Amino acid sequence: MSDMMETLRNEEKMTPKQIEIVKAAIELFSEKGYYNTSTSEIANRAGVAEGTIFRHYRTKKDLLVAIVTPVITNFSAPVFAKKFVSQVFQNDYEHFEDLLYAFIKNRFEFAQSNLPLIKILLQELAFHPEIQTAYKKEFGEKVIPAFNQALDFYKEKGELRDLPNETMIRMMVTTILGFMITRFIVQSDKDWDDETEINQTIAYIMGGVGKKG
Amino acid sequence: MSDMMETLRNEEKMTPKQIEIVKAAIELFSEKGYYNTSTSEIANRAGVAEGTIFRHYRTKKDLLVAIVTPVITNFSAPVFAKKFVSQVFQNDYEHFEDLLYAFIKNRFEFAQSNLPLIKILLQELAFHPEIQTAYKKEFGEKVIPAFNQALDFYKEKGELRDLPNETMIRMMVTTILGFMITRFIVQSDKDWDDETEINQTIAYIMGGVGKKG
Amino acid sequence: MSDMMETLRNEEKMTPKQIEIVKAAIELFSEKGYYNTSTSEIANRAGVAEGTIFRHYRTKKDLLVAIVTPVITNFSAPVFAKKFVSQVFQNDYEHFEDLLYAFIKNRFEFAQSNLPLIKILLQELAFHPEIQTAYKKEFGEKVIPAFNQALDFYKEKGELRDLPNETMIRMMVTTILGFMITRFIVQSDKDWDDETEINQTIAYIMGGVGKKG
Amino acid sequence: MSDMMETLRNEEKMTPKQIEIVKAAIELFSEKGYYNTSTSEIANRAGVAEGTIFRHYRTKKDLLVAIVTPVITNFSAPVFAKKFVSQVFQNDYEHFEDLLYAFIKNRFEFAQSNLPLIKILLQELAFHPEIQTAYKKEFGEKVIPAFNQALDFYKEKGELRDLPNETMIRMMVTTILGFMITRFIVQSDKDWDDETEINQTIAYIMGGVGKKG
DNA sequence: TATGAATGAGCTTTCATTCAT
DNA sequence: GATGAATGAAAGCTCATTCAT
Repeated sequence: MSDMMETLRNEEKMTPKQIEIVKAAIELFSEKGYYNTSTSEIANRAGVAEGTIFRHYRTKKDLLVAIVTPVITNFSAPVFAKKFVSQVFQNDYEHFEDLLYAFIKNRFEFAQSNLPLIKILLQELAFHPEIQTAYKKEFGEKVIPAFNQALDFYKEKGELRDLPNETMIRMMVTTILGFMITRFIVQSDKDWDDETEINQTIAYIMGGVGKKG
Repeated sequence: MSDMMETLRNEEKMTPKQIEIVKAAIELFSEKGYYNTSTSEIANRAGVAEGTIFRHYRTKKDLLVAIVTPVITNFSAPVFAKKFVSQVFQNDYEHFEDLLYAFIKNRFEFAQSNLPLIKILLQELAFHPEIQTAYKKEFGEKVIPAFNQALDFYKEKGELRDLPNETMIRMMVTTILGFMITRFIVQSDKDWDDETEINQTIAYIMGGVGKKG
Repeated sequence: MSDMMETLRNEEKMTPKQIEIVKAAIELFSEKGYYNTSTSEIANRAGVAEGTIFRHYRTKKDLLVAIVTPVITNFSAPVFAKKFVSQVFQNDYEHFEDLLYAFIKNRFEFAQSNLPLIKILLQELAFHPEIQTAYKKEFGEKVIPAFNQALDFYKEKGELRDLPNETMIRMMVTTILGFMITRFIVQSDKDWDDETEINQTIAYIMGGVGKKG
Repeated sequence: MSDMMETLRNEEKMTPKQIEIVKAAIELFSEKGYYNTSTSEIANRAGVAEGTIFRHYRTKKDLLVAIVTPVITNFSAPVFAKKFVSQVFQNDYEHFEDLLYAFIKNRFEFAQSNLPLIKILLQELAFHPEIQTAYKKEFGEKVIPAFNQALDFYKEKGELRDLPNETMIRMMVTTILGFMITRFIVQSDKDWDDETEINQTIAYIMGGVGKKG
C-alpha cells in the first residue's frame, strides 16, 4: 500500500484522514468497481465521516480521477524519461532484446506493486472521458515519441524489421499488456514462473518484429 | 442491428416490445455502460413503459446477462464447432497460417457486425461474476480444447515451435484481441487498411510461434 | 384550498397524489418559506413517498415554479382581460373611481382566497430569477398596456391629473399592494372593517391622482 | 461600505477580521439571500477561516440578526429622535409638506447608502421571527408615537384631513416605502430624476391626506 | 484570537422494482 | 401482455458547527 501511495506522490500534503480515504477508495474501487462503491462505504472503511471525503474531493469522480491520473503518468512515463532514452543511445542496451527485457521487467514490477491502481485504470477507462483524455495525452506525447526514437535506433542497427513504428508499437504494447493482464488479473491465481514467461514473451515479440537470421 | 439480434438468437420467442427493449439496451449499455444507463432510459428509447421491461426480465441485471451471455458463446464458439475442427483435419487449411487467416478473418467480421455487443462484454466482464463464469466455462470447455487439437496437429506437422500450448494460445489470443480492440475501439476513427493489418498481425504471430526456416 | 387549486388550473390532468403534493407544498412554503421546507416534509404532509414528488416535478424548484407562475398570471391578468377593458369603454364604469372600486374589490377577494399563494409569491420573488422573469413579462405585456388604455380614457374625460401614466401606475399599485399586504400579512390579526378601508384607500388614491374640484 | 458599518455602529469593538466577516456577509446576504449563502462562502470572501465566524457569532443566524437589527433602529428611528420631534414643534417645518420633504429626503439618502442592508431586511423579514419582533417593537414604540405627535400637531393646524392616524400612517409609509423599493430595487436600473419623483410622491401623499382648498 | 480539519445530520435526487388497472 | 403511478431505500453531496492546535 505504501508503494502505491508513492505512486500517488503528493502524500506529504495529505492529512492522515485523507490518506485513509484514498487507501480505502483504492481497495474498494479495485475490488468492486467505481459504480458499485458508495461514498459511505469508503468513509466507513477509512474510519472517517462521509463529509470528510467531500472536504478533500469535490465529488466522488474527483476522487477517482485523483487516484487514476498519476497511475497513467507513472505506468507509462518513467521508463521513457530522459535517463532511459539516453541509456539507449549510450549503448547501455546493446540489443533491442536487452532494452525489451529491462523495460518489461521494470513495468512488470511496477504493475505488481500497483495492481489495484492498474485494475481501477483498466476497469474505468471505458467510462470516464477525463481519464481517456489524460491517457491519450500521456501516450501521444510521451510514450509514442520515446518508442519512436528507440525503434528508429535499432532499425538503423539492423535489428528490427521494416515495419511501420506504429504497427510495431501496437503489437508490442498489446503483447506486453496482454501478458500482464493474464498474469495479474485473468489468471492471477495460477502458479506462474515469471522469469520464464517474461523470456517467452520477449522471444514472441522478437520473433514478430526482429529481423530473421 | 438485425445481425446482432441473430447473435442473440431466440428472437422468434420475443414480442415486438421485447425486441425493442433489447435493442435499446444494447445501444445504451454499449454507449454509456450498464451503471450509467437507467431502466427508464431504456424504456424511453424502446418506446415502452418502464414496467414492460420487468415483465420480460426480472431485474436489470437479468437483461444484461440475457444480452451478454450469447455473445460469449457466439464470439468464441463457432469456429471451434465440429465443422471447423474437422476442416483442420481434412487438410482444408494446409498451413497453420491458412487456418489463422480464416480464423481471424471470420472473427474480425463477427466483431465488426456485433461491435456494441462486444463492447458491452468487455466493459462489464470485470464487474459481473455471472458473466465471468459463463466466459470461463466457454473458454475452458470449448476454446481451449479446440485450440489444443489444432495446435497439436500443426506441431506434429512441424509448423509450430515447441512452446506449451497454453502459452501459445495466450499469446495468439492476446495479439488477435489486442488488434481488434485497437481497430474497433481505441482507434476506431483511424483510417485502417484492414487486409494489410490482418496480414501483418498473422506475420507477427507466425514470427512468434512459427518454426524458423 | 379548492379555490387555490382552481388558480393553479390544470387540476384535471393531475393524479390525486400530485394534488396532495401541491396542496402540502403550498401550505408549507407559505408558512415556512421555500428554503425552510424540505421535500421529505412535503411528502410527509401529502401522505406520499418522497420519490413521488420527483415523478411529477423534476426538482424542488420546479414544484415552486409550477405553484407560483399561475399566481402571477391570475393575480394580475383577469381584470385586464378583454372583457374588463371593454367594460371601461362601454361606460360600465362612469368614473375612474368606479373602476377603481371594482378593481380593488375584485383583487381583494382574489387575494383573500389565495392568500398562501400570494405569500409564497411575495416571499420568493426576490430569490428566484425564473419567477422574476415571469412576473416582469406579465406586468410589462399585460398589466401596463391595460392600465395605460384605462388611464388615457379617464384622462381624456378630465378625471385624472396630467401625471405620467407610469408614475400614476406605480403609485396606485403601491397603494393597493401596500393596503393588501398590511391587511392580510403584516396585521392580519387586527380587526378590519374592510369596506371602510377600501373606500379610504380609494379616496387616498383619488386625492393623489384625481383632478381637484 | 463604511457608511453601512457606521449604521452597524459598534465597529470600535470589532476586530479587523470581524469587520471583514460582516462586510462579506452583507454583500452575500443581499445578493443571494440568507439561505443561499453558506458560512464557508462568507469566510472565503472575508479572507478568514470558517471557524473565525463562530468565534464572533454563535450561529449563522446570530450573524444575520447582528446585521439586521441595527438597520431596523436606524432606518426608522433617527428622524423620530427627540431632536426631530422638537424641530416639528419649534416650527422648523411650517407645513406638513415641509416635514414630509425633510423626512423623505433624509430616509431616501439613508436608503441609498445602506441599500444592501435594507435589501437584507426586506428579504429576510418574512422568515425570521427574531427580526419581526425587533421590527414590531421599534415601529410600535418609536415610529408610531412620533408620527402620532406630528400628525396631531398638523391636524390641529388644519393641514390634514380627519382620518385616523393609523390609516394615514399606513398610507404614507406604504407610499414612501413603495417609492423607494421601486426606485432602488425593482427598477434600480431605470434613469431616475430623483428630485422630481420625490416631489411627485409628496404631492400624491398630500393629495391623499391633505385638506383640500 | 484565529485556524481549518473533521463531523454528522440532513438535504435533494435517482432508480430499480412493484402492482392495480 | 402492457401500462405508468407509486414506492422507498440508497445515493451523492452540503453545510453549520465543533474543537484541538
